[in-house]
Amino acid sequence: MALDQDRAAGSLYRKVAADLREAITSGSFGEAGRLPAEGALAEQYGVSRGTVRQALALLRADGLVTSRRGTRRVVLGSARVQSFSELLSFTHWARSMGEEPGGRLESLVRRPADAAEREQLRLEPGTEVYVTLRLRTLSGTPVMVERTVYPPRVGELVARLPADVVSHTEPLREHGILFSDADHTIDVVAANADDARLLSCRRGSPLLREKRRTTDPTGTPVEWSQDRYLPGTVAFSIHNSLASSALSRHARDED
Amino acid sequence: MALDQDRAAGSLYRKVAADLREAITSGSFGEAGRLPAEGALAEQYGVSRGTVRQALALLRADGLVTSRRGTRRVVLGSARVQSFSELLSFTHWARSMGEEPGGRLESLVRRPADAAEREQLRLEPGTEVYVTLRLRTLSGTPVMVERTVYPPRVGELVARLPADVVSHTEPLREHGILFSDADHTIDVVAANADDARLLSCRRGSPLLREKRRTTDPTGTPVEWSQDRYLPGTVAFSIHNSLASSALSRHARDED
DNA sequence: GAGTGGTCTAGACCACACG
DNA sequence: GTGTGGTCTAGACCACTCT
Repeated sequence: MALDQDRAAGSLYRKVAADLREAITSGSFGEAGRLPAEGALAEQYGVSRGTVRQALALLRADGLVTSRRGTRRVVLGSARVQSFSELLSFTHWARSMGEEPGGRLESLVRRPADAAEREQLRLEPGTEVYVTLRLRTLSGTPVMVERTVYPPRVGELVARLPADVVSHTEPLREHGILFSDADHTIDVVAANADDARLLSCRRGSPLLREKRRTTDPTGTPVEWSQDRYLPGTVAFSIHNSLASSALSRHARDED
Repeated sequence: MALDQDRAAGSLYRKVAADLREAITSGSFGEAGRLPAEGALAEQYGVSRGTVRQALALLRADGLVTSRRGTRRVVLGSARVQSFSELLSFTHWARSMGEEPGGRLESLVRRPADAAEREQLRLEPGTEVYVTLRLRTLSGTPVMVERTVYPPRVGELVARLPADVVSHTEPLREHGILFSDADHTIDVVAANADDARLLSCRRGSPLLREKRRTTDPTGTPVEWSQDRYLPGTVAFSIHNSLASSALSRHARDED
């Protein structure tokens, strides 16, 4: 939960943000009410105005409050933003919903990266990658097929994991592989033979696809994944604003 | 384009951000190179370190650079982030791709809002809404069906527009309706009879759906829209990171 | 005109990465 | 140890909203 994340961190502005987030979510300022002025909050928390502004910037980015010159901030709604790790880890996500995550490794191969993979993972020609195909289940029901391509450094670790291990991000973290940034692309794709077999759907039937490239804190790509969900099982939500927009709509890429 | 947006704004940090964005995109720091230190940039631009940090925060949110304590920022890639208005206006978006946007108003009705609409648009029971159904085309080819629900204040303006007007956001802006924040939800849905007829696809065939609720700078909802795209015509991209994540994945809502 | 958030400055100290 | 970004402070002025 985003609140815990804030509290866990040591910085003052995160604590202020966590507190305000809780106050907003619990309705302390009303449905579409106004927040106290920055100065008032600064005094209340015993911090400088700059620190309050840092806290408020977090809430702004989450879509919890508006902000414009001349008037107090207005409550937009109760945010339902997930932590970054919930977003990257199927296991973590499933558990946060109270579902039991499951999975099965269908295949793991090691082979030279093709052109697209080299570009995504920024690899030299001839570099070998590890490619996994996994079926993901929620409480026993198949919901998603995941194809992930790992660069050698990460793939070697993944290859050593037991085939029945549920979470992959957790063991990777323990081995020093950190996730920091991700680019996601969402579209619709037709099920191929493997998808159809694993998800028990017809070949050619539509799946919601999420392509994701994740990098570590140094900017080095650590995985490139294609997740294909059965329709009706999942949706993606994004908040954006004039002030900050990390979302874009574009003509669909090939592949 | 994001760069123009930055330059147009008067603030110093936006100008710095625009300049850095251009430098990064043109490869001045290399493919995965390092940026100068904040202090060096501050001196170079003749501004304080705080201002440089505001500029860099913009690039960070766009996924252009990493940032972590202890090391210089690293170039992640060339951003392809759209301006907020490109994201909300089909017309603006189409033109930015060099395509000719078209559209046809299929129907416009005025009726009492149902429960879901009242909640989305935060309306009192019994309030009337304006509901439009539009077919959207790119260079003559149908790509999307758009169902939009407007609250009275906005709907009255929309109802007065000529049926053949291409852009709706532009005339609305001229009448003082401003867009500031939006929540998007993306999933897959089966085409109903209207969708099938307008998009020339089979009933039940899959469409990429974007549900969107937009609010003005005061936090008042101004539209609630459901856009349904033919598969293969469009994709959505999002960047996020440990530092800021406005994206979430969740079990699909009903409806 | 009073109050508010947006921008900018100058300086301080700290936590962390890296050689 | 040195350099870097992260956090925090105190103060200033401006642009804007609202009454």
